[in-house]
Amino acid sequence: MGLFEPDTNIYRDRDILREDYQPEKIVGRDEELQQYISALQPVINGDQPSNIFLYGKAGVGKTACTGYLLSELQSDAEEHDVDITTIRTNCEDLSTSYQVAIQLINELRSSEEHVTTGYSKRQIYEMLWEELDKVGSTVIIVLDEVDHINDDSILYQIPRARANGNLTEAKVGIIGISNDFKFREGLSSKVQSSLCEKELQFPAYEAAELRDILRQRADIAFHDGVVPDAVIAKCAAYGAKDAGDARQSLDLLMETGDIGVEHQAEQLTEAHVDEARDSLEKSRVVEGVNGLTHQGQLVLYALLILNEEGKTPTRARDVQPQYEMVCERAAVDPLVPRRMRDHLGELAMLGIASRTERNKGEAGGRYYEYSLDTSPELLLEALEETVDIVGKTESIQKRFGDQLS
DNA sequence: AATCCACAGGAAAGTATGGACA
DNA sequence: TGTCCATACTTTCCTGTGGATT
Repeated sequence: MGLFEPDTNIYRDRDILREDYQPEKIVGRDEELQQYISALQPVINGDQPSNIFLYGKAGVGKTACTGYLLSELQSDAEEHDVDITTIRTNCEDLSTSYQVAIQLINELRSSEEHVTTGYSKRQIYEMLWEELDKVGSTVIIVLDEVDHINDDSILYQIPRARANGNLTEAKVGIIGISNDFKFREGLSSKVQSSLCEKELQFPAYEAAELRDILRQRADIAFHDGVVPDAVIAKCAAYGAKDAGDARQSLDLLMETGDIGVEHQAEQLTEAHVDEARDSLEKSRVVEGVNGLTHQGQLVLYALLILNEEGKTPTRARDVQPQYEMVCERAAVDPLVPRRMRDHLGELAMLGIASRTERNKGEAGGRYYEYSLDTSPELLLEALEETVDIVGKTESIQKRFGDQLS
C-alpha cells in the first residue's frame, strides 16, 4: 500500500462545485437570459455592441450567465462570419482605472510584453487604444465587480474612444457587472448614460431555484446516491437565508463533501452540513482577520477585550482608551480617533463586528454602537495566527487570559 | 418648527513605499 | 542613481445628519 491512496471517493468530479466551473446549462435564470440575449443582439449583426450593466447581489448568476452567453455568442458568431474578441477581467483587486487599463493591455498582449505601473496615465491609455485597434474587430470587455474601481475614468474613456478618434478599427462594448446597487447612482451622469445603455437586474435565487441548481451540480459532481435531498435542502436554505446566494450554497456543499470524504462516509448527512458550516465560518473569520492591517487588528483586539469585559455594545468613543492601551503595550503609536472609527467601520463591513445606529437627540446626538458579531474564541485564535501581533502584544494576551479565567 | 448633540463620513493633503526609466 | 508616477494608509479639517428636546 502506498503512502498516497485515492480517498474512498464520493466525488465523481469535485471541480464541478468550484466557483470557476462554467455549467453547461443555466438553471433558474430563464427570464434574465432572455433579456441578456436581446441586449447582445447587435453584436451578431456586426453592429457596435451596446454597453450592458448587470447588477444583483453576490452569487445570483451574473458571472455564470455572462460566461455562458459569451461562449454561445462566440460560436454563433463564427457561423455568421462575425469576428468577436472577448476580454474578461475581474476588477476585484483593481482599485483604479489605471490598473484596469494595464490589466486590459496585458490581456491583449503576449506575456513577454506585459506592462506594469510606472507609465503615465496618458501613455497607458495610448497603449490600450493601440492594442484594441490592433484587434480591429468587435471587442467585448467584461468588467466583473466594476464597483471596485474608485474612479470612473476608464468607464468614461472606453465608450467614447471611437467618437474621440482614439479608436478607428475596433468596436468596443463594455459589460459591467456589479453587486453594489448604489454604484450606479454614484457614477457621473455621463458615464451612467453610456455604460448603462442596457440594464439587467438579477434577483436573488429562491430556495427552490437553489435546490435545482445544487441538485444539477451534485448529480454530476458526486456519484449517484451520495447526496440525499435533505442535504441539498439544507445547503440551499443556508444560501437562501440572507442573500439567495448560489455560491454560498455551492461552497457549503463542497465543504460538506470534503468533510464526508474525511469521515470516509458513503453518503452525506445533515450533520456533515453542520460541521461544514462551522468550518466555513471559521475560515471566513480567519481570512477577514488576516486581511486587516496591523492597526485594524489592534482595534479588533481592543473591541475583543471590551467584549470580554462585558462592555459591548460600545461606541467608538469608549473603544478609544482601550485601543490606546493596546497600542501602548504593542509599542505602536495609536491612530487618531477619526481613523480608528474607519477601522471599526471596516470590521462591521467584514461582518466581524456589527453596529447599530443610536440617536439620543439633544441628549446624545447620533452615533454607532459596536459589538462583536463573531465568537471571541475564534477571533482570538485568528489573531494569534497573525504572527506579528502576537509577539508584540504578549502582555495583552496575558491580561486577556486573566480576564477569561 | 427650530435647536442642538455628537458623531458620521467626505475631501484634501501628507507620509511611506515601490516600479520603470533614462 | 534620481525622477516620475503610482498606491496604501493616515491626519486634519470640515460639513452633514436624525431625532429628542425645547
